[in-house]
Amino acid sequence: MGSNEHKNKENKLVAERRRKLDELRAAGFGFPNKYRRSALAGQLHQIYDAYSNETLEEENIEVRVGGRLMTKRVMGKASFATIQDRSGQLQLFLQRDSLPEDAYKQFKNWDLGDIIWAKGALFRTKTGELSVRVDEVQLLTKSLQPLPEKFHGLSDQEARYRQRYVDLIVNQESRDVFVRRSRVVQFIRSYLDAMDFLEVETPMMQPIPGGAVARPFVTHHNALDRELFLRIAPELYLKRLVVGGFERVYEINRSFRNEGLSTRHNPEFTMLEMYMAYADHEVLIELLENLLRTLAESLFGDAKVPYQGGEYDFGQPFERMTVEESVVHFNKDLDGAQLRDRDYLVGICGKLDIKVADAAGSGKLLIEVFEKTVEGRLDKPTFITGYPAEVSPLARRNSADPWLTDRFEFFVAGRELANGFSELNDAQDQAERFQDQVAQKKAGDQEAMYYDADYITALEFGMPPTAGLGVGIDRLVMLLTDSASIRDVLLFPQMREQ
RNA sequence: GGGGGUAUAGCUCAGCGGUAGAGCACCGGCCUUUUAAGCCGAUGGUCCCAGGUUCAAAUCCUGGUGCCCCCA
Repeated sequence: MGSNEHKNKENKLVAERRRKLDELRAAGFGFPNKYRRSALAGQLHQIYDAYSNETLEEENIEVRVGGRLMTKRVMGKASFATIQDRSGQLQLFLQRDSLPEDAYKQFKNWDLGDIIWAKGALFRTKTGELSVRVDEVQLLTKSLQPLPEKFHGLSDQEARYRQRYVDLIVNQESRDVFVRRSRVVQFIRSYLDAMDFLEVETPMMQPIPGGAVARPFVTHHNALDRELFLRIAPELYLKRLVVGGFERVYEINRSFRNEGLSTRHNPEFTMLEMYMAYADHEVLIELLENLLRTLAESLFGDAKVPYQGGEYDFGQPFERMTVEESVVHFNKDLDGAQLRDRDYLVGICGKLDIKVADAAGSGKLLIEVFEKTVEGRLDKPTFITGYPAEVSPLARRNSADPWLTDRFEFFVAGRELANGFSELNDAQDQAERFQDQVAQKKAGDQEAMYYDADYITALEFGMPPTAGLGVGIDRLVMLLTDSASIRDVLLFPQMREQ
């Protein structure tokens, strides 16, 4: 924060802690790093919470623990303190007469937030709490900044995002979210690894941004003296790898889109993208449904996901509808037979207050109507299929109905979580679709795709029939952690300059 | 982009025209099984920023900024 200097100058709490550190230094304190731990708080509770005090006293279990000093209750010549390590919290009991000369006096001078180390035997207090009867104690790191209040923690949203380290220190719920996020990603990795998928990393800095319809961030490489784009998707590189013979690949990593900030959008976000040769979109629909079901089971047991007051049952077979079916379903007055008629759709868009671009064909308009009237109402886990080719420039056309592609999206709680399709592996068709996109771009659509000649060359070498799937990991984690905002599942969400 | 909410001590918040408050934290004192420990005492503020109204503005008005929520 730019105001740190100003604040520190005025903040007597920080000044007081600096004064204490100066005194410690003068007495030889040097941020010692030789103290080791023999146990973690959580482990000790797990093992010894079942032990009676008598058993604990008999066995005389000596532990060395370390962590951040979170509470301190000084009662004259004896004190209780709580330390927090990565696994949880543990109470320490310190008595003046059981500690080396002056150690107790020093302890009384330490502050909440200091990192300390202690050694002693486990016992249980009168009220039954597992504790360490400390016989040796050491300050490891002096904390200069005061922690938020112990009872309410840090509840100011802005501070929680801007100073996530403080949020993580004091808010268990926040730690839980990010632990769960890690578990979700771990689950997905092991699921795909077990199916012989290969995890790969492809360029984030791309000469031609592709694989999605979005505005990219632009940067400049000095030595090459050329413009580069932060990727909006890894798609085209992953499919190059399928051409290369890696028949099952996936990547879980960041993409970047130059869009606004909202509770559902962060400029950098994490996607899973996977490609599976000798498969089609139906295979991936099945794979995704099973993946999400087993993931939900692993987290909730019964696969019922609680979210924002509702409950989403991932145990039941997911709903399925085509785009056209869903538009009619949620707009009973519309004529399903005319949903590919541009003039008809222009009329509908007028009523719905949707702007119609000159270059937009019926497929584009149909999707606009879908997004406006259907998406938000797809509450239960639902696959939507039958997306128009016009809005799916990388997807394979449906053999029986070439106006459509073999594409699906997955929705739950009114939000799109995943997008997949049978990949277009006809190099000539792909070249034409790129040309259409370039025409759209020229017509003013800044989000339209570029022509990627090398990708076409790759396809010309021949890509096996392949299906691909992208899953928004942040949104998935939002759902699985009951988080209302994407910022709650990003450790360091993008914020405006203060 | 539009609308609503919010911004006061390090933290959590009250105050809503008339001398800036509480709890926690911090500082001093007491206290050898506490756990939001307790008791006594003290310190701590650019009331987000800039204008305006008024004898008087944290409070009312206008504009701006950050954050939160809703809508496009």
